[in-house]
Amino acid sequence: MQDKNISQVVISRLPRYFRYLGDLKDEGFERISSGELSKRMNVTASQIRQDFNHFGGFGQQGYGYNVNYLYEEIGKILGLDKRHNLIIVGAGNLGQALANYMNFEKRGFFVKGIFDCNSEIIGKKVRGMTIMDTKDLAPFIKENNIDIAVLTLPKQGAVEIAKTLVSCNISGIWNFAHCDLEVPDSINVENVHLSDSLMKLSFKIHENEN
Amino acid sequence: MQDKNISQVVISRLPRYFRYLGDLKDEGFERISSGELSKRMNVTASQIRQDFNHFGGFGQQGYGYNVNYLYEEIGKILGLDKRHNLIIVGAGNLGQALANYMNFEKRGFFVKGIFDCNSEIIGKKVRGMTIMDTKDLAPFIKENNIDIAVLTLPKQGAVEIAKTLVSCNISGIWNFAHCDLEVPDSINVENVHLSDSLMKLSFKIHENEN
DNA sequence: TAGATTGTTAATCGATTAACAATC
DNA sequence: TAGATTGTTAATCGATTAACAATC
Repeated sequence: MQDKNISQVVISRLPRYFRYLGDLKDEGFERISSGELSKRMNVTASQIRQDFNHFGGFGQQGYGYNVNYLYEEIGKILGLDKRHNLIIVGAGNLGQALANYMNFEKRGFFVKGIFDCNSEIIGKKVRGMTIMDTKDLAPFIKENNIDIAVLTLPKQGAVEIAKTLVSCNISGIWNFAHCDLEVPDSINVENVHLSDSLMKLSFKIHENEN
Repeated sequence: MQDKNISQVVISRLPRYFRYLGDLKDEGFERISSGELSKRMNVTASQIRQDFNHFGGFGQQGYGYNVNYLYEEIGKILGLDKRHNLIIVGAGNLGQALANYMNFEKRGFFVKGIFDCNSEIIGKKVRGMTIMDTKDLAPFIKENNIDIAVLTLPKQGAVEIAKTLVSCNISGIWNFAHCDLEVPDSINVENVHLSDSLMKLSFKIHENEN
């Protein structure tokens, strides 16, 4: 189904397509042309067709794309037909918020455990789960088929924990720590640098000031 | 100091430079060459020099860049020398986490208020602030010189609130809602689509599977 | 069949990298 | 001065857009 080596920039557009197709589905659309979709999404129809064609032909000449089919296929490309078991490492404000934010389950992402290294909060409960000690991370990952670790802790801790995760051969790291992690190529890292994002906003605000 | 129309891709790299320069500063470096920095950051030295030169010459031939000076200058470019007053709209898990996450203050971002439309939580306290009714948003923005609104609410609500914010002529919107906002060009939007990010990670995990 | 719209190739545009003259 | 390294121009690479033949 999938071409080898899809460029990063194409990948980063897929979730947005998925989101718009979900909306179209909810609104009762059965088919959509690249032209109509391009108007909705503010991108060129050319780009839409090019992007979709990286993964094979989803459309039909003279008709366009079937909304349901396209939605399903992009979901599969994104791996949303698979189940993922997550753990959250770092039970601070953000970690707890993500643990409680359970729209992820709808897409197949299940939080199986939450960890912290602070003995004052270890043992407390978050969303029915007892906060565990990060010392016990490695066996938990193996026993519970964890494939994604969410890092919501300070950067010093994150670098440490990343080493453990590498040794556990975790599939993916969703990194909210304010640092870049050095891991082997076989381990996938997706960074969410909130402070970087806020700085970008600040830049834009002041860009046209002087 | 600033060229007109810096490309998005350059802007998005600035916070990362800022982060690395902060680290270098903390480690006691006084100067750094584009070559050394390129090794640390895993980008080409050419790119570093090109990027910095969009904003004028920060370096000196034969010497390199002064770490402190460069750090300060990039901070100014990012608007971090200015004070920003924020409000958080949506006092759910994520909103409360961001309200409590006060590393932002260090960079000049001050949370001045938190709002929600749910009458059950209006009046409760988060980090010493009483949760206010979103109905009272507009006057609060004007009276408190709010320039950034953080949207941490469901998409239906976000679209509504965005209209209000536009009418208040807010400078920036930091949007965590799972939708794109349609606002005039004069209003800067920075999106943080967490579910998009998680989907990208999922894609990478399954990319080389079959 | 005629009209619509895709899939795909070719042209354009922009971003990255390489190279080197300027200069500290 | 000689060495190092920037600032900047030129070459390359990749991504976007335009165009159109294929086809439903």
